[in-house]
Amino acid sequence: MVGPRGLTTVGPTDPRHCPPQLTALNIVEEDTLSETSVTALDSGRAWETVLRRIEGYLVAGVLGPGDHLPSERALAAELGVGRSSVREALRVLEVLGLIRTQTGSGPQSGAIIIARPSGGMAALVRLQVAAHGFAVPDVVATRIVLESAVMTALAEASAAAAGDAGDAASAASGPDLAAATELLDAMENPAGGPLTRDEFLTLDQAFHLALAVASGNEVIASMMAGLRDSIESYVRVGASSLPSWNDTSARLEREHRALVAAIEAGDASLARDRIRAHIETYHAETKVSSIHSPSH
Amino acid sequence: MVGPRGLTTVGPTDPRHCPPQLTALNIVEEDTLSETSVTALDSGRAWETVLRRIEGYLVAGVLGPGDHLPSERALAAELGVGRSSVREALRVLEVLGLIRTQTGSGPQSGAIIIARPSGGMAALVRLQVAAHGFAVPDVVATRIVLESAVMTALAEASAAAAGDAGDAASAASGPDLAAATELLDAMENPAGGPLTRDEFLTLDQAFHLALAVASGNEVIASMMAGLRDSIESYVRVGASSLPSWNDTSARLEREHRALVAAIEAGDASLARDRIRAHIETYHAETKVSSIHSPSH
DNA sequence: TCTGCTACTGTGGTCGGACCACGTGGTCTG
DNA sequence: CAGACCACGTGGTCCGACCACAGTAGCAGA
Repeated sequence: MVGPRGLTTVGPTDPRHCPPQLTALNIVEEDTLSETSVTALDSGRAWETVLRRIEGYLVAGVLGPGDHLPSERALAAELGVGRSSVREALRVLEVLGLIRTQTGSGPQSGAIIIARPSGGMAALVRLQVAAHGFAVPDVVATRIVLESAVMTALAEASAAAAGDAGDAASAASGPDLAAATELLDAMENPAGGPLTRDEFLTLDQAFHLALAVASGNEVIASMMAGLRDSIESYVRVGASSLPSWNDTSARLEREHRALVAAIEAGDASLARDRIRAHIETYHAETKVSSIHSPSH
Repeated sequence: MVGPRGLTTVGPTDPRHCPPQLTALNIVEEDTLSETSVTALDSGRAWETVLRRIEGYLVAGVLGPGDHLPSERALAAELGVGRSSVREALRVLEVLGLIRTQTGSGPQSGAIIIARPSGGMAALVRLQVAAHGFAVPDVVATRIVLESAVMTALAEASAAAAGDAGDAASAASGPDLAAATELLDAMENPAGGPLTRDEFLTLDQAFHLALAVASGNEVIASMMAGLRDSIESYVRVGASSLPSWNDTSARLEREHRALVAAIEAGDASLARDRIRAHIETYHAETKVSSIHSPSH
């Protein structure tokens, strides 16, 4: 019932055992592994060992965003596993959006830790949709739930700021919607002529993401982005489906302005209704649900 | 950026090179698959090619839950890449919860597609938390958002069913809370003596998951489970922190019953308030936020 | 004939080596 | 001193080999 077999069942094992340093750990592998308090947990596959070790480094604070991971060869030697196993673990971390790899030498080369959740989230949701693990309507519904929460948070923050108007003029200006409104301006008055459909969708995505970021919850923001991207990747292949893209984009712009207005007015309920209608009509138009129609 | 391997022919993506093995899978042609992905078809990395191919199979319906993937060696030969690259792609799919691998031979061996999102979600969130990409309070807040949505859906469904009482007695019984209540019974009257802390937490997790599943949204359910598991894995290592686990578990049981009562009463607002309090107090007690205190 | 054991086959898991393309940085040459 | 140059280390990839495992076919014995 729980999980297949992966690292889902158990957690990060024990983070407190983490070694003091990355280097100088060239001891024999057996020693390090068997001495860790958790013995019952069969380390099983070698790549899981690598994954746990790196997670241990992260939890212990030995590694953080911006830091370089040890080289694949060094990691392999340190853990007593083959480079292939190390690479499998790094591949996972890369897809999950934790690291970025680059060839060559110098400060930008190697595997660098970059906590960037949105990419991994999008990949996860997209593949789950492809494998029929997620139904598209459920994905859309979840996106509505999350964006509604964002709207609520923003509108309430705005209302609270308006209420405290006479209090402190410093941080009482409500949520920071500057980034979002700038994107709106860019959508309405594009610098380089009329926007293509893809360009518009990119800005649209950025707008929604900006609102989520403004609400202050990174988790919701990246989940939102992941949900949207996963669907979007299927929408865009169906490309020229809409009869009149100009009309649609104009309507979307109008709805975006209305969203911001509802937020600034501090009307959480209105903002929720508008974001729900915004998302629902969009997905109704592009009717993505026809993805899995053939042969299944 | 072009050839990962200089010597071998023109490239791995040469359509002509695909040997006619994998009978059922050759239905999908090259062009059909390569166009489906979001990124450019080239993409350089061999393992991405494998990933896209498998995703193409999934989207096209050639592969579905329960099906076997081609063997690693066959996949490598089909795509003209090395087995290492295939393995990296499969590793990603495994962590993302799309496939389950097993050694040996027979119907259960090999890589089998199982769309089980919760595992991948948990791994993603957990690692992002470890890498400081996610803040624990945000994770908790997001969980509250999602579970609140579940409560709302369940309560409203229950209320609607009560309203239609005189109508059809067949499916008008509201959401199916049988699984959830059974878990509650198991928690209060454990078969094998008093529950350990881990056993209780497992049942608790299953209860919350059962509610989410009952609400009918798999996406929310797996995200919820992932968020909870990711935090839980850190909570459990801090193990014996609570002064009186008996009191806590008794309180949690009471709150669980109250949740179900609110749902069955059709009181969405009350259910939301209760789930929020339930989650907040739990996390306040276990104070997981002390994870990243040292050395950062 | 039926039963039980034993090889065989194919799977994923892992390892080590080899090579490539790429950049950096120190070194050699003009 | 300046510019070209090459060694070095990185990730990316492929290959061949071996292992453990689990079915299965086939053989040997009762």
